[in-house]
Amino acid sequence: MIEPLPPSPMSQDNLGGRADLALMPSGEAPRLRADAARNRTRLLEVAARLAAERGIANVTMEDIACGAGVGKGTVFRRFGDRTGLLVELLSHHEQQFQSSFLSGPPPLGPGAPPAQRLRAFGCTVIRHERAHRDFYLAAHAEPGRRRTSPAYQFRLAHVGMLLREARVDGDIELIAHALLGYLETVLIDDLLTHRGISVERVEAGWCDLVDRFTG
Amino acid sequence: MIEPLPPSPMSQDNLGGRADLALMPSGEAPRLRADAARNRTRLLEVAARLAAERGIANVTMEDIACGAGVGKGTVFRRFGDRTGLLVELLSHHEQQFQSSFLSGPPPLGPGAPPAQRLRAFGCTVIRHERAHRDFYLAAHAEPGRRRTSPAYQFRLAHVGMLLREARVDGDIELIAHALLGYLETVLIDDLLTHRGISVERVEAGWCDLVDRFTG
DNA sequence: ACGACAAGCGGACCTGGGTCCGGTTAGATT
DNA sequence: AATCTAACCGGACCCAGGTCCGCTTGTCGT
Repeated sequence: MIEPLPPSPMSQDNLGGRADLALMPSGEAPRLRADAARNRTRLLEVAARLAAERGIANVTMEDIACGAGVGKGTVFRRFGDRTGLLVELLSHHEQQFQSSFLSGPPPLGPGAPPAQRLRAFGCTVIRHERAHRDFYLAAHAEPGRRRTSPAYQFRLAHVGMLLREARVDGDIELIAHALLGYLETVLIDDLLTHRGISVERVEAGWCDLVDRFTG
Repeated sequence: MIEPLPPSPMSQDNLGGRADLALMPSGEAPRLRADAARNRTRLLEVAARLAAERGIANVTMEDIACGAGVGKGTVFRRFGDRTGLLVELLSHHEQQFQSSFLSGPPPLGPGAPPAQRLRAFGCTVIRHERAHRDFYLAAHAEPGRRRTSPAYQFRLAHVGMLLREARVDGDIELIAHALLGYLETVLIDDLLTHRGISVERVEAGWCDLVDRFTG
């Protein structure tokens, strides 16, 4: 009923680098035509600008299209759907974040003992998603797709690796899912925003959770 | 920007009993006018019937309205929005499930040691949501509302209680959230449906998780 | 019975995401 | 430079969820 859609391109972001989340998805980057690439960039720029000035929730796809001086069809062809656009908007932050725990300084990056890296990972996610709250919330409006996104796969693999390094026994894959469940954007937002739980407490909760496995 | 909406009624279901999920929400049941109650019942019946014959995903609000011989406005006045209707459709199953761990036989109900009840709780949720997959998935299309629903509050309180009974130390509230994170409908569905993990394995994962806290 | 009024009703209408397809164009090939 | 074609473009169009408001009707007090 829902066709796969021609693989969404996601190449070269407005900073010149690759925008896809690397590694995990068997990297496809089918090179856009010059005009298409130009439009893609403008669309992302316009989207970012409008989001900044009135909040992403108050920006329609048509706003973006017409702000970039293109038709609506163009937007959807490029990004597939709203979620796709949001994901690409996030990809810059995502990449930055990813590299910080892949190759950044300890305790987040390599060098520290795995249990400690795991703790740092969670705390960073919590703060990171907090900092870009509306974007993450908007991008996760569609719950089903969340876990198939490269970003999630990536986190899953990373946590799995750290668990293995920490010699945790049990079903690593499921444990990784369980841990990531605690870091779910909407859950954290709920705890922080609606239940009035402090960031410190949420972070402590994460560390406790990690310790139950690595301890 | 979003008004609270006049409190959605949810009273008397088609089996004659109260349909709201009791206890948790400071019980409001503003008694419907006779015609309104009749329409409410018919709407739920029609919705259930259509859902059964073509899958809830292929039933529009208008289908339901016109199948029940009322206007669209009536449907939205009664249930607030699509999610609201879905929730009420689920409420019957939910209630049944709730009473099974509130007052049913052990190990799910009272009588068994808390750790064991907790294990049984998770396994039951997993199977229960599996059995009503499309409904639960449809009802959770809006991720933000999930955790404010009476059903979630209820599970949260129940798990919290069992954790306390089991003398688990730490931040009980957060631990309860973490545990429920593992039982999240969409996560479980993803594991089962897309990642090809067996129900047994998912259940074992739950038991392991519980043991990390109660063990 | 009857009158008043809150509650309910319906369906036209609005909005915004997503699709379609005839016309256009980048850019590779010769 | 001429040509060919796959990719691209635009914006009219469709669909479904959600809102609005003037009209109707159940209910309750007298």
